[in-house]
Amino acid sequence: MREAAEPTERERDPRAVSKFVEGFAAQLVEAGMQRMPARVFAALLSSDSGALTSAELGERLQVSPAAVSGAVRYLAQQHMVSREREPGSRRERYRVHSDQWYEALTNREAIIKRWESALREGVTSLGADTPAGRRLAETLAFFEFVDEEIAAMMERWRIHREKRFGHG
Amino acid sequence: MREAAEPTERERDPRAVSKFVEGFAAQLVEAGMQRMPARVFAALLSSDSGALTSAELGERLQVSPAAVSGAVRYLAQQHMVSREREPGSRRERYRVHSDQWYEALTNREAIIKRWESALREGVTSLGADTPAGRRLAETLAFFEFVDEEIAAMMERWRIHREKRFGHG
DNA sequence: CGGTACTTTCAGAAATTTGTGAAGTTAAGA
DNA sequence: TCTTAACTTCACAAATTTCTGAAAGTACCG
Repeated sequence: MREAAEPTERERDPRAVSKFVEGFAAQLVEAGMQRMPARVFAALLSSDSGALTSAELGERLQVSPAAVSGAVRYLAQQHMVSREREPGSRRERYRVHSDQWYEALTNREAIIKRWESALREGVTSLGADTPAGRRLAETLAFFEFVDEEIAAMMERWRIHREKRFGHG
Repeated sequence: MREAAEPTERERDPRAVSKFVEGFAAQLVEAGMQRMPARVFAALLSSDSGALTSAELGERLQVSPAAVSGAVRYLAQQHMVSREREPGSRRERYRVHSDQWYEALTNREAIIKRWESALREGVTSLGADTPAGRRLAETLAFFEFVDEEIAAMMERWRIHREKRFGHG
């Protein structure tokens, strides 16, 4: 219980941190994310360094190394975290780069592209001249529109952030 | 096999329709939606009238009335479909209004608001002056930015659609 | 080349989610 | 008011997902 404050990374009240982690993760789950990736991601977001090792994550979240491994693999695939090899150690470190995960969140590129392609097939096979075909075509047009708009929006965000937070 | 074409709503090749429904639903599931709501929604999208009864949905998707009921309740809560009482019948009809469901899809309003509020708590409890607190504050700023941008984007979509499809 | 410090994979137990049948509820029409 | 078509709710069985411990794989370091 008795520990001197360290200059580099003395985490604050673990209760408060844990409350945030679980609360935020719950909201992510509600939005469709799997539980463990959500918890890991929230834990990283709420760490001072923005990067934690597998062991640290396991301890904070009270889960096995296997669970951490699975969650991190998922997050890395989604480009929401990146892995770093800690030099001079065989330990790995998982990091949130804010610029990187904003993009990941809004991109969903891959998903939207698959929606678009399913819709395109639908238009063809139901017939572009039928009521149903027209509805699908309009939906497709909507996603195409959104695609472009989101790219432009992210450009504006980068500028906005630069101005407000002074980095990019 | 022998059927005269009806003027009002003769659905085309059920194979093709079903293929679209299952394929598109699968993509929605991938994005985090529950299976049955996804299938019901896809079925409505691919119908000529844009509206089907519970019995029609059950037959097309080969599921029980209970399953349809649950799925439809979910979709209605999300404002992705609306219920209509068929006049002169105790039958109900579920409809996709494209304008309504575009809004529902992009709004996610409620979800983003909850994320924002979880982040706000996090900033407070971790301390706005800590590295973690600053990260959360920036994330919060991002969502606030996105909120506004999406509203503007939808306004532009309405105009775009009006021009291209001539309705609103 | 070991030895070892981590990480990943995998089979299976536990928890959760999903869909069904059947009973319950509601309201249209006689 | 009664009958009955239609929707909803509920308890449970089945399917799926999730997480764990243990075994296997990797690659630093001597």
